[in-house]
Amino acid sequence: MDVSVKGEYALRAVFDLACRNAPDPTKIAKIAERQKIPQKFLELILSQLKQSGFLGSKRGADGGYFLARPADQITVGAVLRVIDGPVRLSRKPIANESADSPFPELWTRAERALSSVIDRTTFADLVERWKQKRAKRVVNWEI
Amino acid sequence: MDVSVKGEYALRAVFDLACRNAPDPTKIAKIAERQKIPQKFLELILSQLKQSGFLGSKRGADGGYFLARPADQITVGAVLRVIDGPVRLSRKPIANESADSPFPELWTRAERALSSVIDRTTFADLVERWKQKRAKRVVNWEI
DNA sequence: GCTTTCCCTAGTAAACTAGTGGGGATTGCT
DNA sequence: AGCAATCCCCACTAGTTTACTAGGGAAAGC
Repeated sequence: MDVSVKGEYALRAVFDLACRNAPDPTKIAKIAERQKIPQKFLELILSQLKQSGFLGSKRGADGGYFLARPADQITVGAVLRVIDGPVRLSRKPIANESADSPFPELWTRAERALSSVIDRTTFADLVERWKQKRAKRVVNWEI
Repeated sequence: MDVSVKGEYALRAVFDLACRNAPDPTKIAKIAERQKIPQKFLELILSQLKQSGFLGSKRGADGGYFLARPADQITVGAVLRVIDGPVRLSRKPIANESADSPFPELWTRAERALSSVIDRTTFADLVERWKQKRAKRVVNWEI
């Protein structure tokens, strides 16, 4: 029922890139270190995120990964889906299943509810909220 | 990400019992047959649902399972949670994890959204909706 | 041409899922 | 009391998935 570790790593990685929205690439090693993700595993994930069009990359020395489009155009839901598969409660119905059951409707309602959160939250939102939280903490510190 | 097969079986089983809300017990074999669930597996599930207080049972010939409380006091969410564990997106944070991240808040929002569907839908609701759907179909048939 | 990076395929230990199997304990019926 | 039907309780397992790791190959920049 939880998102996979892989999914969480993917989100953390994209968030890391969204924070420093520099156009210049960030190395895998740096992201791995900051986010405490096994580097080789992260390579796999970033590559997948690139195939899916979220990230771009550059090789050679001074290479790395970067967001392929602005952070406000990447949603949490979209990232989660390409890494973990469909985000939902219902399972894929097996072929020839007579669906005369009250559950499909329930599942779509649950799915819509979930979607209203994860498909409407972009990484720009996350960065902004996180910065505000940080700011508040600093203020409290100073008092 | 999906509910497990076991979870789905559990829901179907409770729904089956909720439909005929008779006080007299229904045999495992009957439920298994109607819902197309492997009988031995279903035994496991029903036993678990009994431990959790949703069902009661009676043994011997003419034994079987029955709802331990009215269908309008059993929610889909509650059943799912005892069978599949917590219904959520976030995973259990590993010890000593600095949670300075924007995700926990997102997870609780997603969880709330999910909960607003599955914890507010009782099996009485499901039965009622299903009956209405049935009724509609019959009307359309007759036209 | 040499290093630094990304890129790609493959393998793998551990955990989990979806069951199965065998027998024991209760109850109701005759 | 005897018997059959039912729930109850353990243990076992094939197959899949998860969370990695290994080992190299290809391109970019100096």
